[in-house]
Amino acid sequence: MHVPCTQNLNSSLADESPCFSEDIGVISEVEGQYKAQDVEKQVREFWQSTDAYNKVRARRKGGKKFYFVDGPPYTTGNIHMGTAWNKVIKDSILRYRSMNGFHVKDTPGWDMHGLPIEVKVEESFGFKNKKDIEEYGVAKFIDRCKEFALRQKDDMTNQFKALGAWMDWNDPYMTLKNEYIEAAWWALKRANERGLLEKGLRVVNWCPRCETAIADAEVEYWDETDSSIYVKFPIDGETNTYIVIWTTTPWTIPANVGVAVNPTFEYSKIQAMKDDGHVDILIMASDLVESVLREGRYKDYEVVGKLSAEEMKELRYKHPLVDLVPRQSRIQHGVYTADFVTAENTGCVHIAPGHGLEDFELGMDNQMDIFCPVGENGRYTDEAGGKYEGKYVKEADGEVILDLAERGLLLANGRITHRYGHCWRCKTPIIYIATSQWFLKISDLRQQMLDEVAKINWYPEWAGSARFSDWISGARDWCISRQRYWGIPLPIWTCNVCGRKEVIGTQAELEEKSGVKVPDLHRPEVDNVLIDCPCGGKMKRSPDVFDVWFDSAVASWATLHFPRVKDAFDEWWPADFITEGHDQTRGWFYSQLGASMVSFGSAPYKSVLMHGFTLDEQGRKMSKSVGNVVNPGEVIDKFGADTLRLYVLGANAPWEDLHFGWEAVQNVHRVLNIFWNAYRFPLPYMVLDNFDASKADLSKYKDSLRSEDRWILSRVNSLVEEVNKSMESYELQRIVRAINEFVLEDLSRWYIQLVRPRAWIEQDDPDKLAAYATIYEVMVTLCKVTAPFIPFLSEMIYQNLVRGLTPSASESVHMCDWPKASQALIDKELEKSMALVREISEAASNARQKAGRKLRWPVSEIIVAPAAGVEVNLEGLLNVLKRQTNSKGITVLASGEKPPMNLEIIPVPKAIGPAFKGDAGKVIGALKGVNPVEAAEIKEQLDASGKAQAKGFEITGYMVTFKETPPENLSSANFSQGTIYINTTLTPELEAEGYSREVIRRIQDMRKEMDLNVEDQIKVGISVDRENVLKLLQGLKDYIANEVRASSLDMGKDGVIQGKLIKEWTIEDLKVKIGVETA
RNA sequence: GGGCCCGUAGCUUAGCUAGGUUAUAGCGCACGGCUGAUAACCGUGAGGUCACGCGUCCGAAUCGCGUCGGGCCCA
Repeated sequence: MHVPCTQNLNSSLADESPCFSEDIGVISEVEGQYKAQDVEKQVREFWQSTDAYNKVRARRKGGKKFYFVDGPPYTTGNIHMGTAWNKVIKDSILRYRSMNGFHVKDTPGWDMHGLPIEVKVEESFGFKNKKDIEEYGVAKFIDRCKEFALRQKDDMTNQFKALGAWMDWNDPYMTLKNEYIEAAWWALKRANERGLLEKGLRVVNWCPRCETAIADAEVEYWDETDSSIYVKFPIDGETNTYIVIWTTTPWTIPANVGVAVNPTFEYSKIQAMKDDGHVDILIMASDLVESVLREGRYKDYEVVGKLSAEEMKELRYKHPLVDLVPRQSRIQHGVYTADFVTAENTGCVHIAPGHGLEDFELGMDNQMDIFCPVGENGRYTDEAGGKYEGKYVKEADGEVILDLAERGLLLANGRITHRYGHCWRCKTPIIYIATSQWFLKISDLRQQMLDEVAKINWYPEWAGSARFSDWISGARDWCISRQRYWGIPLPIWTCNVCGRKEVIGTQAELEEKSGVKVPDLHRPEVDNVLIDCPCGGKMKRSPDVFDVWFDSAVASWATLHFPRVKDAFDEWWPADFITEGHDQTRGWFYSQLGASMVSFGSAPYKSVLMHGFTLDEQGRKMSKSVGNVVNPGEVIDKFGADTLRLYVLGANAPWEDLHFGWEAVQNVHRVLNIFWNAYRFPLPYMVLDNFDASKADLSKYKDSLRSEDRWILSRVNSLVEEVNKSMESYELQRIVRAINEFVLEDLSRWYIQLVRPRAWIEQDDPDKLAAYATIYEVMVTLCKVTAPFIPFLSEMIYQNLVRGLTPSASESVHMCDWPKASQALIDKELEKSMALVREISEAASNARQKAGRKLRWPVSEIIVAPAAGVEVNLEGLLNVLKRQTNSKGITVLASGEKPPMNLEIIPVPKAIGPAFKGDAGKVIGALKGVNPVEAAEIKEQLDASGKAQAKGFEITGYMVTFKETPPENLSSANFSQGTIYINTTLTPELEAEGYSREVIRRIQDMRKEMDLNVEDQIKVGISVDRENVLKLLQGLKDYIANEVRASSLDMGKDGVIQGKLIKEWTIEDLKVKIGVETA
């Protein structure tokens, strides 16, 4: 006798190996409920002690290659529900591929450079700006960043492992490694060779605190209240005449060099008067005159002229602060046309090419002065003039406004709330400034990228064809330089004498060209490496680091250690599959494509599954401030990793957003509990019967299989097919639902209910053995099918059922080959018929409920009446139907046929009234009193002659209609193909069986209460207070004794009941006293 | 303001690509059943303007247009 597994576990936690590896040759009984914590702990220890992961991967070496590239999570220290979902999807797909024979590349990745970590480290030291870092020492600062990143990586690794994600955690790719840095360097070298690397003045998003350019993707928008001012620019050569502009950034006025107007608008010159008689001549878009004057509190106005956009271009104006900003006196200020000007505010747009994207482009096109009197720290430089120099621009707004007002050039001054960009890390409002940066000329590659995108398989299809293609169509040049410390240094060396530029591709190349060893490619060491220029000068590294998005962009070859290693690249690249959230459309999907296009001219991945976001139950973002954040760890603690996995995989289609709800998680846990119960149900019987490998061979029982056995075998093979099919399109939710449905409906609610009595057969009956072999086969297939999705529970079951019986079998379920759907075992007709049986059975329950007849009480007959035109084929399943409905017989009628019905006459007053006049009331009353037999006779007469005698009245067919109602002993219910009727007539035999089953149930209950083993014999005494029932029961005494394993059974009326446990029961209104004791 | 996706019962959700009887299921709720898987399980019932409006069509949850709300991305 084997010790139940869970008990063994509890008593031997200190044991080195889990209990299931010790039981060899036979399976173990399993007790208790599904305890995910125990199962998962045990399986983890098993995987650990057997080195299961490495064995699984080793087993597939030489198989067809499946190159997966992990989108590296940023090392924040904590995974969240979204990253958990992401890794669960990846793990499930990799496990599935592996079981299907693929040699999978499963290197996980970590994104470890960049501003987020720099900012965290700065915060820990209380640093305010770059000067603090320089004073602390760049080398030390970099060390802190590195330590920080590595620590966070370790924390997160453990969290991912807790999910059961099998990836190569011992050898992940890390963006901070030299060989990784080389992958980025090499890409830039390629870009340079292909003429796609360029340095130039550009307006960029700038964080004045971090003192660096930041990517569009790194700008966070939220509402801010700012100044909203209307400014009058004095027109040259005219007195008291102004062009009116509007802006929300007064601090950019000192850098103004022009005004833009829309080429299609009409502009007006108006004479505007104030209350105090003050008069101005103003120029603005004709459509906006009224609103601008309202802003400026003018009382009245008069149009004195109209100007086309072309005429506007003739105008020259004086800079409003020309006396404060010296350079402005040397700039010629004109008007330009631009399509981006909208009919809002004044229709004239202030242009500062040093402070705006569109301004810059317009400025470049029109040879304007790209004037940017603002430094990297967000403060005015000396170019802004003595009054402004050194002032922080966002704080200078007020001063600029005052200066404008003093000069009488401020038309209106208000406040506005609008969306404004902020640095994603430090939340400082960003500014736009023109700086010199390095760019990849991605915009040149747009069409090539679109062509590549079309070749990729996208799941769902629209992720590529619509979303990603749209994004690519607007692709702009990629600013890859950042003025920071913790990142991949730009490998660009330039000669300060001749200006020669060299881009270095590898560490070896750098060491060779510089003649020095460079053990770590990070700053600041690499900053000091000089290269001799052919001109005799020294080449020095450009001090910037890469945009951190470039790090992960090279992952597809960095994972393979390219360019350091070439073979792996040739063997694996490009990736077969990647999957990330839909925010990565503009992120990693894009950055990888861009980097790959400049490096190789083709896409780095062949298929992409775009998944959704995890939101809260109401569909809101999970955020700390709302307090609706749920961590994956919490879910694992409460319900286990398998539950979390199955939940996130099954909740919805991968590409839709997941609305996290605890109740739904609980529900998934319930499904797993039922799975567990289904798994453990046969174990005690199998153990009792010494079920071993010789008995597990299904082929031995071919002739003993019942139709329900063939059915469940068909179903489980159909399940394999369904899973395969859904996997092809990554419809993971369909897989989970198919599995759930199979476990719940087919296995637990149906097959196990059917098979149960066979498990109670005492001898080695082929009927029982066939059931064992069937359920064994089903469970073994099932645990393989579920292995990719719920790896722990599947392993647990596999270890007991398969390894328990056959120690030579694969050591882990994850080493097994994916089950092949056996066409020989699939019988769709049988599945259809069984579905019908289940429907009929449910309808029978319904009919029973209507009739108030409990399932314990047998019924004599069930009549199945298929609707007209419907064929019902229950061949071979009548016994199943009989058993499940507890009926003695099944009658299947021909299509359209019904059981004999009672006829009821329904008088038609409209026809009877005119015919019988005053007697009509009597006739109607009489017709209503007709009994079913008479009604049938009347109908016969009417059918024959159109007339009939009814209760002494002669009626015609128009005067009555007939309604068929089932006789009282038939209770009916509908199913999809027709109607069923149960015959509720009780006979003494049926009653006897009903009562005996009531008694049996209560004795079983008492056995349970006494905590008896299944095989224990008992002695029973029964006293019944009604003579007729006693007689009925006595007739079935042997049956009862057998069912409850009673070696002796005494029955009587008012007998004295003895036993260890005595209970009084009430069955309907019958009093029964039962005593039980062990024999 | 633009692009893409989503909106079906109190909650979560199937169906929508290829329009066709009475729109799916689970949770919760109410009632009932079962009891050798049992602190489990099963059945029945109530519960729906398929977000809203317009259109195409014999017929629309499904196709088209518009509006509203949510998500992601962009401006």
